[in-house]
Amino acid sequence: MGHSKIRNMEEFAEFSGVSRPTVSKYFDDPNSVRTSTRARIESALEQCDYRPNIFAINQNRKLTRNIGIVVPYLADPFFAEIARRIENLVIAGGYRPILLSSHGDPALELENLSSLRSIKPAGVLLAPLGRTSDQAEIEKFCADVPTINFDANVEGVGEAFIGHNNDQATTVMIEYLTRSGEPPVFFEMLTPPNPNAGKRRNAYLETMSRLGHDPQVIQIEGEGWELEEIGYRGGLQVIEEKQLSRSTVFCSNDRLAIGFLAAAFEHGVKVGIGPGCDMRVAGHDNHPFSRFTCPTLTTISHNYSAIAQGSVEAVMQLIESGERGSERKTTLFDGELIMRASA
Amino acid sequence: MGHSKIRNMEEFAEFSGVSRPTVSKYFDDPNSVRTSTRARIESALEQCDYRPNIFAINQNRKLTRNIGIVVPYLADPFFAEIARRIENLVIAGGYRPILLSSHGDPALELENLSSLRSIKPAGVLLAPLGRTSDQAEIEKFCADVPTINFDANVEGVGEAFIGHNNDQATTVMIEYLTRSGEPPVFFEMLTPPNPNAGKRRNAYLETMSRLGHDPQVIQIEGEGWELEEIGYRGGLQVIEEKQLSRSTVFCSNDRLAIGFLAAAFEHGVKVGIGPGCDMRVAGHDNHPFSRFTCPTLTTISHNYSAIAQGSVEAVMQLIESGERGSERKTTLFDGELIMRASA
DNA sequence: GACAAAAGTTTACGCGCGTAAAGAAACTTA
DNA sequence: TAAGTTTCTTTACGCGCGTAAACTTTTGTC
Repeated sequence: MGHSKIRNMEEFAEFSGVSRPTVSKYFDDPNSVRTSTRARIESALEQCDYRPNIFAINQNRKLTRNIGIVVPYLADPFFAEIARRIENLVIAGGYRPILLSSHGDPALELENLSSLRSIKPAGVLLAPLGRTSDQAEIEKFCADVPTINFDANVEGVGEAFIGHNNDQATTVMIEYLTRSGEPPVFFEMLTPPNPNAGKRRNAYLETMSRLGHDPQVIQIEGEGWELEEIGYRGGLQVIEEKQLSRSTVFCSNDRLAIGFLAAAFEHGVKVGIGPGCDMRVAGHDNHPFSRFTCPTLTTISHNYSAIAQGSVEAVMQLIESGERGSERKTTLFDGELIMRASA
Repeated sequence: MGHSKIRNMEEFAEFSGVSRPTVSKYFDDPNSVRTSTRARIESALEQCDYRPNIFAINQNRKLTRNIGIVVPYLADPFFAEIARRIENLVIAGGYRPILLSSHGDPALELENLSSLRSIKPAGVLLAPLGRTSDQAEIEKFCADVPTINFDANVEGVGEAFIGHNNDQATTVMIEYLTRSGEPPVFFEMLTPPNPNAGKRRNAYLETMSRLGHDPQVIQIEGEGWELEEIGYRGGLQVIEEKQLSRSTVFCSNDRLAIGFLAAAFEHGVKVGIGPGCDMRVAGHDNHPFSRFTCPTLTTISHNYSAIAQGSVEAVMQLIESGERGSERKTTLFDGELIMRASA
């Protein structure tokens, strides 16, 4: 009930019949007080929805319970999905997630880190832009704030890296495509915004060489994060100019593949694995929309849940142990082949 | 330069040779101090990157410069896109955006508002879940915090509503479909998560009646925000059971349409406006991916920029005027027909 | 029932800043 | 140059909470 407005912890302590330091202790950790006093506090809480002032808390605590999450481009459903999972795990771990998107802009990425710094976060989960990031500034940040690097590995950033095993995933896909038909041509951006692209290209070249096939890499020009658009334009060009040495295409990521599929469709090129198909197209990432493309997209999934959980566990361990500066560990989770209709 | 570490405003004031209250005034508004002292402060700032403690600031200021943004489901690229635009405008207006997603969960929606309340935001931009929201609790929040309602209009929520003109948009699409072929069947969810759906259905029924055509509404069962999946399952059912009285389908939103297209593709039903096509499919929203479906999706676009700008301007005016409780205004922006290949 | 350990109370200080009041200093205008 | 205005300095208090210290009460154990 309204029960006269409680303005601060002092008044709430009086109302609940418990001393203020004990109430403070309770809010820091409800298990740190005796069961009986916990019950008194919680019964008082039900009568007068008081919540401690978060600014006052954070001003005085050495360690806030904020965990910053920075992703390069939130309008990309891939990052939205991974961010969603991370947020939930952070909340479950008793921390407060603060999600920031760099919107593809290196300046905003630094601005986000600067914002986070002034919030004194206990830890930060950073998926950097990659190639365009101001690496020196990011490293300065990481020196001050316990940071875990995820998704895009930038050497020297963060205390550890958790991400997707691009080598394994790329190899699996190439082997699948080869066994089920023929080895693929690799389709990517010339200047990809994300560092995973480079790993995938190298893995493609190595695996093709190992299997004894000639590689072909097609690199499309284009800047920024409008990947479907870039894939679409590239697809048009590839088809019109008949650049493919084989009729199986392995796109560096699903968003490029989605654009490629649109281009193929527009040109009446029938994509799929069945009889009567002109071309096979595969992607990489298991993008949330890849189940609904026409045809549905054969791709390789990140182990979303393992990456999210691994990242959150890593940052929490970093926070709770207080260890810093030990050797930077890299943890990679294998991808899983998702066989659908397109290849 | 490092110049010994400045720990607080006191030390920075001493370092810059200006008194602390004046420094405080400067950080509140750099224009409120004389040009010469402003220069002294800023030259000192360059030598020792000091930034006031944000918690201490917000604890003491009556009005923080935070603006909360709450969207129902950030993994939906539509909301990611509108959130991105709003964030940029908020930053440009000199405020700090705090973006929260309810992840489709009414409990989390309340939790988000509760988090925001403890952050004492100057204002909040709220796109509510709608049907599943706890409206009474939301209204309590709005009574305490200056709130603007956007995207999904829930009567009584916020000081004003800014959104999309569903009536006009629906009418435009029906008229286009009718002139270019035949009037559409309406395809939607039986229990849609978003209140815009109801407006669209009503607009469909009214317009069909006005034009003298028999309406047909197909309602698919399903809960939650996996709209492509629901549209896909509904599409399969509609096609297999031949439920359509006409061969033109107007989906309540683009995500359902994307699922529907996948179902049609799977059944070999050729969707498009050209000769030899079996069916036309249109959507609503101009979802970021609707340009890349196969075929590309004919749809109606929200006026994204106007809605984002209108919302941000409204909340800023609310903040700066301090006016509350005046009549709740509703501002609707017309949609724009986007003619593509699917209808 | 005695006694150590655990948990609570009381008291007090400090975090970094906003802000008010009173007076000093710097500008503006004539 | 004098008067009025603006801006700055000095001083002081308070925001809401974390936390330390010293002391008192409750709890669990034998």
